[in-house]
Amino acid sequence: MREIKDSGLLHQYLVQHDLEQVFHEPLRPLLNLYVFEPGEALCSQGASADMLYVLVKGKIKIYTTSPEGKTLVISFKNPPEVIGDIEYIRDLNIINTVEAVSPVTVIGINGKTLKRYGDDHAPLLRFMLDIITKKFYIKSDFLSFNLMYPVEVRLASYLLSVCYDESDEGFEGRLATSELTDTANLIGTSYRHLNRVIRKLSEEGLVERSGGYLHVRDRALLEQLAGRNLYEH
Amino acid sequence: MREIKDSGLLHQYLVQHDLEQVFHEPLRPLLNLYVFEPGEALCSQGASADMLYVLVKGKIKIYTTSPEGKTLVISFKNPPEVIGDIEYIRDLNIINTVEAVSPVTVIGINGKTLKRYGDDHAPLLRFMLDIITKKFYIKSDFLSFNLMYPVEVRLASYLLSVCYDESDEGFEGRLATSELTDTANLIGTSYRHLNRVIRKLSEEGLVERSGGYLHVRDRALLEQLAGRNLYEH
DNA sequence: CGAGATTTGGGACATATGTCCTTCCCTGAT
DNA sequence: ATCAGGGAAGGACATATGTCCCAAATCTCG
Repeated sequence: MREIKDSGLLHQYLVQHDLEQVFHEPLRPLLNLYVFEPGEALCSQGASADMLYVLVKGKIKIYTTSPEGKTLVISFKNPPEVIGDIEYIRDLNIINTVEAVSPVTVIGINGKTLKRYGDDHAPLLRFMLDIITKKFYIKSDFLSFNLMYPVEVRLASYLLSVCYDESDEGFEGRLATSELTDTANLIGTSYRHLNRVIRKLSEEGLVERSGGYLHVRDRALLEQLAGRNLYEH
Repeated sequence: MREIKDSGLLHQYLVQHDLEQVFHEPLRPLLNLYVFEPGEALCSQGASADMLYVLVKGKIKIYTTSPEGKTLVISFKNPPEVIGDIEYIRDLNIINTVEAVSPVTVIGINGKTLKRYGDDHAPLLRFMLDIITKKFYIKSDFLSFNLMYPVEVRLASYLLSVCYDESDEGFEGRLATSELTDTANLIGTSYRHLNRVIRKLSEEGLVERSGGYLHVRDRALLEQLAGRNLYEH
């Protein structure tokens, strides 16, 4: 982690994500800007939580590790997102480990400080409510989906989410095979089983494995298999 | 559903659950008190959400139904709880069906009205944040737990939650077998499989099936099996 | 009390998923 | 080019879970 002392840049991010009302004038001096390298942890499960972060640039991975050492990837997130909100409000130790996937920039503010100066600031509270309810909704969906459908369906859904970006026509739909372990942990299965399912979809012509990537071959069939689309954050 | 026009009783509930600051004077005339019979639905998945309810008495069951007709019980809740908060904030149709288990009393307020008069009221916003983050945390735990542990462990955990009430010494630890279908749906498995697991635990002497109830025989072993306790709301 | 209805439990089989370990394939160092 | 090492894929087997259906138990009402 490195701090960037550049209040101009910080303000630019506030504007970009429409956060000027949320962090109003009295709060501004309390904000800091930090960058994290890919692979670096923003916070670690179990540690005490003293900072609240707002992700303004880059992509993060959120995961949890069970006492037995199993990893479960909760999600990947893009800006704007808040990290540490639950812990901030409920006064808990950090629930999930958060790791930078790409180079990441966050706005950070000390939790105690924020409580002192922002607890009555309605725009901030509304912003947090907005973010948290969105998270909740996604998680709720994710839970039902994982519990109710087999891996095949979850994989189809995940592939569609990862390989297509409606806002970006030319986006190439593929998944690096090196990411398969993460993928397995995300959809809640083992690497082995994921491979088994990929092979099956591959034999049915829905996907193709080549050159270190998994490519979508038949998007329409995949969509039919997925039913509804999950994992869209 | 029946409306109770008794502002004294309503105020008593506000006091009981420490909600006087949350619903301050200007909001009071907008609140109504409703009662629901056991089995009656407070709201139904997919319907439009115009009311926000605060559960002040009784027990509710929250569940969702998949397009294929499968039921997944999300949770059982006791007061104080908020119903429709996510929908209220995100302007969504109702996500889960909520049903009264015992006779239920709720305070209801129209969503649009609340937005108009309460959107800047920090205590209300903080109250919602408190409730929602708690929900989120529970759901997060629930998700990991369901994804990472087999039915046997989930059942052990559930039994411990249902059969013991630390605040009530004399509470009898048992589960009516007629509730087994709900139990199965709650822990995300089939009725059949639940029976299989019960039989196994029964053969091992952890539980006993008799007289239409499932009794805990060996709490210590169950706790060891459960590892950590989930389902504690 | 007894026949049919309803609830509850379980058998048989199929499928989904996990674990362990081996094999294959690539890459970099020598 | 050869070999060691590590990541990636897959075989073999065990376990977990789902589905279908029937049997046993219980209840209901005449």
